[in-house]
Parts: sequence; C-alpha cells; structure tokens
Amino acid sequence: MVSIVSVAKAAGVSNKTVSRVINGEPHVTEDTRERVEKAIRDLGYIPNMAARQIRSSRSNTFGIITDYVSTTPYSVDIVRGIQDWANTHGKSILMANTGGLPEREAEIWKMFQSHRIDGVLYVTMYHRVVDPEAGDVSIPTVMINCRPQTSELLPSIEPDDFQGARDLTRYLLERGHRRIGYIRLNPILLGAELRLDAFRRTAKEFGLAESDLSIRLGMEGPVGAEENYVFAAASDILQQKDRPTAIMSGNDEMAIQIYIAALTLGLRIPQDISIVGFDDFRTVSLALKPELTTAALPYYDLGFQGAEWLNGVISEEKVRASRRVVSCKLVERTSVRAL
Amino acid sequence: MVSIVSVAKAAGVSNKTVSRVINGEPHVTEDTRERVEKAIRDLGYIPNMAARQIRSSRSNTFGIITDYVSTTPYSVDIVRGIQDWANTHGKSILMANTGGLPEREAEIWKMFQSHRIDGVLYVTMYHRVVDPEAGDVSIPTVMINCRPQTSELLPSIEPDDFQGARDLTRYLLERGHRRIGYIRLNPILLGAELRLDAFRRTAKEFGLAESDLSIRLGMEGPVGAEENYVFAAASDILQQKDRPTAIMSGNDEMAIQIYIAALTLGLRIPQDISIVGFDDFRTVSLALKPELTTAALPYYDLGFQGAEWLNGVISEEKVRASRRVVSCKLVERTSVRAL
DNA sequence: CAAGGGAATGACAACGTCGACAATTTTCAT
DNA sequence: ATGAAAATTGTCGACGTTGTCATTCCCTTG
Repeated sequence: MVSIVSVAKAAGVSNKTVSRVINGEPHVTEDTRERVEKAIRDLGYIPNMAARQIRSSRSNTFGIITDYVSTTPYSVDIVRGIQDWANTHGKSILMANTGGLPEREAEIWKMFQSHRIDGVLYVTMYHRVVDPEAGDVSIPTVMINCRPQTSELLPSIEPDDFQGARDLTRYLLERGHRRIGYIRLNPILLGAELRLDAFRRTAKEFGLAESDLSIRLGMEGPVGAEENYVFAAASDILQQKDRPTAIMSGNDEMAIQIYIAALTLGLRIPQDISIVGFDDFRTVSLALKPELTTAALPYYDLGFQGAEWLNGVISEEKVRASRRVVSCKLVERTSVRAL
Repeated sequence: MVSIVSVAKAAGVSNKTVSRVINGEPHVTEDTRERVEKAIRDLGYIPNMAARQIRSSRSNTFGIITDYVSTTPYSVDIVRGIQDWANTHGKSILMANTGGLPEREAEIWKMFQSHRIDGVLYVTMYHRVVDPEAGDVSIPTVMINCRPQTSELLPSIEPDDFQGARDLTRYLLERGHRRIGYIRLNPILLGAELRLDAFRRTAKEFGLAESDLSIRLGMEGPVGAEENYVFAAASDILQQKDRPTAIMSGNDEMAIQIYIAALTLGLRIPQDISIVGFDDFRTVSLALKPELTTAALPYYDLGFQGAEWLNGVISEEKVRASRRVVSCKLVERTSVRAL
C-alpha cells in the first residue's frame, strides 16, 4: 500500500512536509504543495485512518447500536439522518445490531471500544425506555428514539408523541368531529400512552365527554409477535349505534385495517368516516386511498440532530445529560372530512 | 488508554507474551496465561484494532454501500443478514449511503479505502442494474440485490424474481383461476420485467390466451417520486364485464390499493376476487385482512450469503465474477380462494 | 553427568502518521 | 550590506501491535 513515505520520496520532500500538505497546515510553498499534490494523485495515495488514530487516539468514527434494524422498517430514516450528518462532517459510521439480545449488546460495546469509537448513538426502532448494557463503559453516548430507564444518565432525543397526537386531535375537533374513535397502539411502546393521553386531554379541553370517545386496544404482546385486534376493534367501533364520525389510529400501519373494516361495512372514506394515522410511514400513508392525514415522526431529524449532539458531547467532554424532544409535523392529506 | 504494555507490566511478563495469550498462540504456560488473563480483566484491556491493522494490513472490517437506506424500508433485512454474518465471524461493518449521488459514492469509496476495508458489499434497495463508481478501485466487492451494467465484472447475488412470480402464477392456476389481472411494477425496477415475464409465460404454459390476462401499469417514473396508477388500474380491471377471478400485484404495497379498490366496489376478498402480492413486506402483507398470499423476497439470505461470499472472495484472492440467485419462497395466507 | 532438543519467554523492529523541535532558507528593516 | 525575525523544511520518536529471531530454562537420552 502506498504510504506517506512513498509520496515523500516521489515528491522529493520529507514525509512531514507531505503530512503538512495533507492536513492543510500552513508553512508550505505553493510550489512544493503542488508537487506533493501531484505525487499524491499519481500514486493514488489515501491516508491511513488506523495510523492516524494510533497517533491521535481519535478515530473520527461513531458507532450506531440498534435493537432491531429488521422487523421494523419504520425508523430507517434515523440512520439516514445520522449518515448524512456524518458524511458532511467527515465521520465514519460503524454499525451493529443487537437483535434484542443483551449478550450481543455487550459484545458490541467491546467491539466499539476495540475500534476506539469516539461516541455511540444508541438507537431503538420503537420509541421506548431502555437501559443500555454499557455498564462500566464510558464512551460518550446519545440515545435516539428512546430514553434511559434509570433517571437521566444519558442525553436522549425523542419524538414529541404528545404534541403530535394533540395536533391531530385538534385537527379533527376543529373540523367539527364530536364523536371520535381511537385504536390504541401496543402498550409496550412509549408512544402508546403519550398519544392516548394527548388524545384524551385534548378532547376533554374541547368539552367532549369520555362517552364521546370509543377507545379500543389495537395490539398487544411482544414486539414482532403481537396479537392483532385492529380489524375487530375498528369493525366494532363502526357498528355502534352512534357511530363516531372519525377514527384516530395509533399508527399508519393499523390504519390499513381500519380502512378495510370501514370499506367492508360499505362506508366511504372520508364521506362517512374520517381517519387519521400517526407516523407518516409513507409506504402506507401514500398507498392508502384517499391518502392518509397523519403526524410525521421526525426520524430523519432525530438522527441528524442526535449525531450533531453527540459530536458536541464528545468535544465538550461534559456529558450534559438531558432530554430533547422533536416535534411531529401534521401532514394534511385527504382522509378527513370537515363536518 | 490501557494497552498491551500496561497489561504486560501488571502481569510481570513481556508484551509479546501478552500478545500470545490474546491471540491464543501456543507456548505459554497455563500459569502465565492465567496471570495475564487476570491482568487483562483487572485493567479492562481491549485490543486496539487500529494498531493491529497497521501491523497486519487487514482491518477485519467490511463496508456496506447502499443507495437509499431511506425512502424504501423494504430491504433493511439485507443489512440485518450482513450484520448477523459479520457478528458471528468477528467482522465489523462500516456503513455509508450514497443517496443516489455519484459524487458522494466516490467519496465513500475513498473513505472505505482510508479505513483499509477488507471488502465492500454494494447493496441496492431495489433489484436493479447499476455500475459502481468504483472505477479505479480494486477492493473485493460483492453486489447484493443488483448486478453490474458492464458485463460480469463483479460477483452479484440477487433474488429470483422469475421463479417467485412463476410459483405465484402456478399457485393461482392450480386453484382454477383462468382470468387473471396483473398490475405491473415500475418498469425501472429489474423485478418488473422478470415478474411480468414469468406471469405471462406460466399462464401461456397452462393454456391461457393473452386475452385472459388483464395487464396494467401500476407505477412509473423516478423512484421515490413515481406516478401512481394502481387504484385506477385495479378499479378498471375489476369493472370489466368478464372480471378476472384473481389479481396479481407487482408487489405488496400496491396490493393495498387493489384491496381498497375491490372493497370500494363492494367485492369481497377472497370470495369475489383473489389477490396475491410479491415481496412479503410484512408491515403490509400481515396488516391486510385477509392476510396476503405472497412470494417472500429472500432479503436476509441475500445479505447473509453475500457477506459469506465476500469473505471467500477476500481470502481466495481470485475474483470469480459470477451471478448467484436466491429463490423466493411462496407464503400462503388467506387472500386466495380455490375455485 | 554431558549433550541435545524442545518449550517458554523476551528484545527489537516495523507498520503509517504526526507532534515537538531543530535546521535551513528567505525576507526585511536598518 | 547585515543581522534578526519569519517562513520553510527536515529529523526523530512515539502511538499499540505482532513477526522474527534470540535467549533462557527444563527435560530426556545415552
């Protein structure tokens, strides 16, 4: 492999001078700079990060730990956000996946340490509470889409499920809906309670009674193998004597079944029943016809801002453990009718 | 940071001996081995990959280049497959995303080289034909879910779209369907032609005439911003006088709209119309009711086998450029009725 | 008990890079 | 022209690891 030494030889200068050129340091004549750059181009020299890292004990690499990359295609945008930040700031990304196994997680932390990672982004694919198996390890870490169990040990950045659900509920209420159905997310997910709570409170603020709300559980059980009641729950809600004029779905995916239930009963969307989702999982929200009005989870921003924050934590050295929240933007499409 | 030297000092041996213990080399007394291992544990020593790499010029790291991690949540399982293989074989994964920009791709290849990556997995999120911007670079590479434009320059591993579509078509034919609709994928995708071709041929083999097939284009245009005709196309097919008894969808996502079109017309699934998808994109295929019969893209295996193959290529040094194909398994659920 | 052989251990250099410092050349005011 | 400051370039060592080769020690065999 071509190293700084071969370049130096080719350019007829010392290797230190080559180093200076590479790192854009001052005190190099324009003439020598050009000669060195030519040699670099001719030889196809590319700096060796490993060697740099040994010298500087900085790897310029971030690690990403995810729980399940698979099973859930939702939050890939988090990773994209991280990558975009990393790319524009000359950082590399080392990536690993626990598959939900704690022993694997421990291995991954070791692997990260052996690469002398500068920092870790701990990403979960569902908004939830977790405890990184970091334990003894003290690498700067930012949690994305989740927050630590044990108090505020680590900085975390999360979507504002409450605000998103509040905005959606208001959106329905402002359009005159006064009887509203709600299909709940799997209670395991942190978003489940936040969204339901926002729905309930906002409805109450607008003067609706609990009896105006038809709330049903849509799913429960371990993630990836949950019991699914959505279709039955939606059918049930829609066959009530005083049928709601709108249904709010715990997320977009469940909205598929609500659509099917409504159509099966001969109801038209949105003429007979309005529906809103949550997440803006576009594979679904755009495939549904009419297209689904929903609140977009800010996954990309979570990733991008998370990476930026981690970078700050690394350079500042002071781990200001705190919690940030990114808002969910309401995406208006055509699944809701104004009464 | 604690290094091999500190361990040696703590254990009262030379650093070479520590190295021997770490790498499981022979010629170490059980006694000293234990002493060294104790020191390692006490000090929390973790080998420095960068230093190893400098000595050995092997990084034990694979790079993954993807085009769009985002926009398409489909093929994340490829990444999971790769990670699982890597994890069980002590390799690390450096990951980057081109976002479809050639200039970014060039940067990424440089970044990979600067980390002295052992090999690259070039992954596309859609099954398609591409040309890696590797150009001058000569890192061992395996292409996953795509194949090279210019002849057989690189090894590639792809799903067998043809076989999957053939099996699905047979499945319908064997259940007595003789008039079948087909909604075509975006022609940009490699799978589009393969699947349609398999459908046509298999139908012909079973004696169906071209007039028994209602083939419509479902989508076209650039990926991520395509025109979507699926709902209209499905409605059209379903309103023909001699309505097909089954519709085959280019993929699962488009099947959502076919369901909605059918239900909107008051047709029951599968009693009045049978539907099959393709991909087994479970967020959709399991959310649809009745659940969707489909052919599963072998994404996980593509990733796992691709990583394994790359490892072979790296150690053998001979780049046997060839093309491998992994079959798509038919997943029978309840969206098809036997006539 | 001497000689030979193998096992256990260590000393040292080198991988590629860059910081500290030294040496050399250029520039500029006097 | 002269000395001093500034700019340019170079030398050397260290980062953590392991391959090569040398050294020490113990055991076997005649």
